[in-house]
Amino acid sequence: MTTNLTEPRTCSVARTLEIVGEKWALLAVREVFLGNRRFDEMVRKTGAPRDTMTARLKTLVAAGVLERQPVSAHPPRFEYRLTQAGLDLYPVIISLMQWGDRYLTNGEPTPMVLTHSCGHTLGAVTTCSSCGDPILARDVRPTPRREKDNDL
Amino acid sequence: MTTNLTEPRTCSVARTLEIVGEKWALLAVREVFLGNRRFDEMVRKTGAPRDTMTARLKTLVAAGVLERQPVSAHPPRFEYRLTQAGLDLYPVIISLMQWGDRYLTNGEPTPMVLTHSCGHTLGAVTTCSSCGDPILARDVRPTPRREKDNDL
DNA sequence: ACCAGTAAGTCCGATAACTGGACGTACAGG
DNA sequence: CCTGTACGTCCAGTTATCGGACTTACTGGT
Repeated sequence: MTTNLTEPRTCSVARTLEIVGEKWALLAVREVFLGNRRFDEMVRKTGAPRDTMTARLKTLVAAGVLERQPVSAHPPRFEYRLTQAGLDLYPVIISLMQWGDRYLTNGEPTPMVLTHSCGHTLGAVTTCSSCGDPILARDVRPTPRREKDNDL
Repeated sequence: MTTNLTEPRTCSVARTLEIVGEKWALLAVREVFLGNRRFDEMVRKTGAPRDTMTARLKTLVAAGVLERQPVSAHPPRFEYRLTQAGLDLYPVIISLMQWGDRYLTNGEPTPMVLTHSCGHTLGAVTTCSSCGDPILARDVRPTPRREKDNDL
């Protein structure tokens, strides 16, 4: 019973996907990054069913990715804003977008251009925080850690 | 009819998620990155229903993310391998993992440690390919592009 | 030859999730 | 009073996912 690297693997990718992996969740987050913080806008820009959008926003708020704030009391109006955790999802959005730009544009121009404050069109490179080099899968060695099984 | 920035927004994030956004898809890819290239292994390590795994692998192969290769003809056995497009999903996996490590570990150690070839534990930073600075959402200005609508 | 085991799926009935649209409520503006 | 907008909820129909049993094709032992 010592080879207990649990069988459905415990993994941060899986945990993250439990929150942002449901349909429409990341598109809602994308819209907030693009400045569309209101329910109806998100519905329109993503194409998600209102019902589903409601459910996703609830999950995202509960998970601490978004905050729901009233912006007007008297026509009761709300905004969804990114928390720090939400802002930290930017690399996820960017890398998904980058991949789509690379492999799914079918020769046509990319649907959206991002301009970085340095003045150039944004290209994202995921780098190692220690050495600064771009991260390639073959340069990374994974070591699963034992579950804290109650072995005193 | 000129304000045609299409209503369900055309977007590379959405396009990418159509391929890798279904349940279990990215976990299957994760397993291949971890070296588990066989059907049964992926089922065991992810916990996905066999049925669903079959469907996901078909989609991923059709999309050019994975390749299904026979590794033995006579007990008929197969391996799923990453194509270049698949390898380029590494930043997506890494950034999802990093977020989970940061926000979903509940004080406990991270379930997996990645060691970079530089000798240090991997921390990923998404940087601008032009200036090298870490990318923050507030430093990026998005410009949607007009659909190629058949004007003129 | 027979039995057990493994790999890679397929098949199935039950449950859960998503879908599109109608509807409700609360207000503003004319 | 009537229209319009924002933010949802509700519902019935469709689709997806679930877990487990089953199939096919072998290998290796006894």
